[in-house]
Parts: sequence; structure tokens; C-alpha cells
Amino acid sequence: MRTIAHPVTDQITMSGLLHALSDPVRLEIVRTLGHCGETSCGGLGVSVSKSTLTHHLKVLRDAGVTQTRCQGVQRLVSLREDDVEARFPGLLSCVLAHHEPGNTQAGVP
Amino acid sequence: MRTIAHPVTDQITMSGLLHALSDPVRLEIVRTLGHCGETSCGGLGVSVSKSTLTHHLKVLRDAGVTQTRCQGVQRLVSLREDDVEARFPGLLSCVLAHHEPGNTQAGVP
DNA sequence: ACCCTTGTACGACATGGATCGAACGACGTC
DNA sequence: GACGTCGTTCGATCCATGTCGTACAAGGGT
Repeated sequence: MRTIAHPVTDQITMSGLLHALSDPVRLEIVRTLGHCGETSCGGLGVSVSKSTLTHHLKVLRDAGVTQTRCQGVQRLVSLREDDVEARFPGLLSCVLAHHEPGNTQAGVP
Repeated sequence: MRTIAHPVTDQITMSGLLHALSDPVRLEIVRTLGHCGETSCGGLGVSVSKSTLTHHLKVLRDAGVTQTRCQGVQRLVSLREDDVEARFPGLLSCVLAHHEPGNTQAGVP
């Protein structure tokens, strides 16, 4: 499987985006990518099995949130920040800005 | 049931918001409220049964997206735009600005 | 008082999807 | 070519939740 399918920018939908981001695991993946930039699948550090990770990455990719390219035996995943921003200005940046670092939303600093 | 429970602003979470907004029916409800302001349950014009609508309104309310007040035999629902904006600036306004008027994601070949 | 309208509560059902383990495929290294 | 690494695919499972119908509660109008 050399070529990996990605939706074009215009195919990114609000529903798809929100659904993709509504899962905690995927939200953490997006957060990590926002911090670290392009990362291999194994480098994401999520606490799920490989097959589950593959599933989540596919959901994110299908929603247009991320892109994946092959490098040898690895898959390098990165955010499509520009595309998503172009389509829905402010959404992804807002999510990235607020990605609760775990769950600090309780107390109001 | 006179008093209806609403979360305080600080309890609104990103995950909760995104989850609440990730359902098409709820997204349409939010979109309608954004257009029309305070609306009764029956005035939302969604194509689901009453019980399902009650369920969705509860999810939105629990997520902090909407508030409900009683007026006679009706429940008037409205967005908590200010609260959500205060908590996650830009998120709700972005969603409202882009509420697809149906489904324009089709072709664009 | 009666009834109608409005919405909620409850139980049942079906589907989606999050999860995992095991088997497999693609690449690089030896 | 053999092996190890990295990730995908497949099948199974299990839980959350979206959906509905029915029964019920609250208010207003006649």
C-alpha cells in the first residue's frame, strides 16, 4: 500500500471534523501532533494497541485532520493545519490552544 | 421539575463540547438556535421523535452548549454563546459561522 | 372539571465504533 | 535469503448511544 488516500481540502466537513475530534484518544493525538509536528505512528505515545491506533489514525486521516506519508517502514503523520484552517478558520487552532493537558479544566487557576 | 440543571461555565470541557457537537442532529439544533435565538423544543424543526429530541437537548445542556428555561408548558432553549466563548474563544462562533447548509461537501472535482 | 398541548421519563432495540489479539505485508538490515 | 521492525487488516467482542413508542406530568384553555 504505497499511496494513502486523503480527502481534498474541499471535502473536509464540519461534521467529520467534530466527530474525529470528539474522541479523547484522537484529541490527544492531534494535540501531540500540534506540539511535535510530524511524528511516526509509534512515536505518538498513546496507550492503545497498535490496531486501535491504526483505526484512530484512519479516522483522523479520513476526516482531513492529518496526513500520512511513507518513509521506509514507517508512516509519518502530521496535521493538515493549513488545510483545516483554510476550510474552517479558527477551529483547529482553538482546539489546539485549549487541548486540556490531561484534565485541568476543573479549577480555574 | 421546575429547576433544570446546567453546568457552570468552568465545567464546560473541550471533549464534552466536541462530543455534543459531533452529532448531526445536535449540530442542526445549535445552528437553528444560532439563527433564531431562543426557541421552544417544538420549534426546532428537527426530524426526530420527541423523546429523541429531549435526549439531544439534554446532551447539549449537559455539555454547557445550551440553557433551558420554563415558560408555562414550554421549554425555551437558547445557546450559551457567551459562556462557551469565554471558555473556548472562537470555537462556537466558528462552528456557527460554518454550519453547512445541508451538505456541500460533495464533488468539487 | 375536562381535555389538549408540551415536554419528560422509562424501557427496548439496533447500530456504531472503540478495543483487542492474531495473522499478514512491506522494508530495511544482516 | 533470513530475520526483525513497523504498521495494516481481519474477526470478534463489548459498550455507548441514537432511536423509537408508550406512559406520564405539568399548564393552560374551554
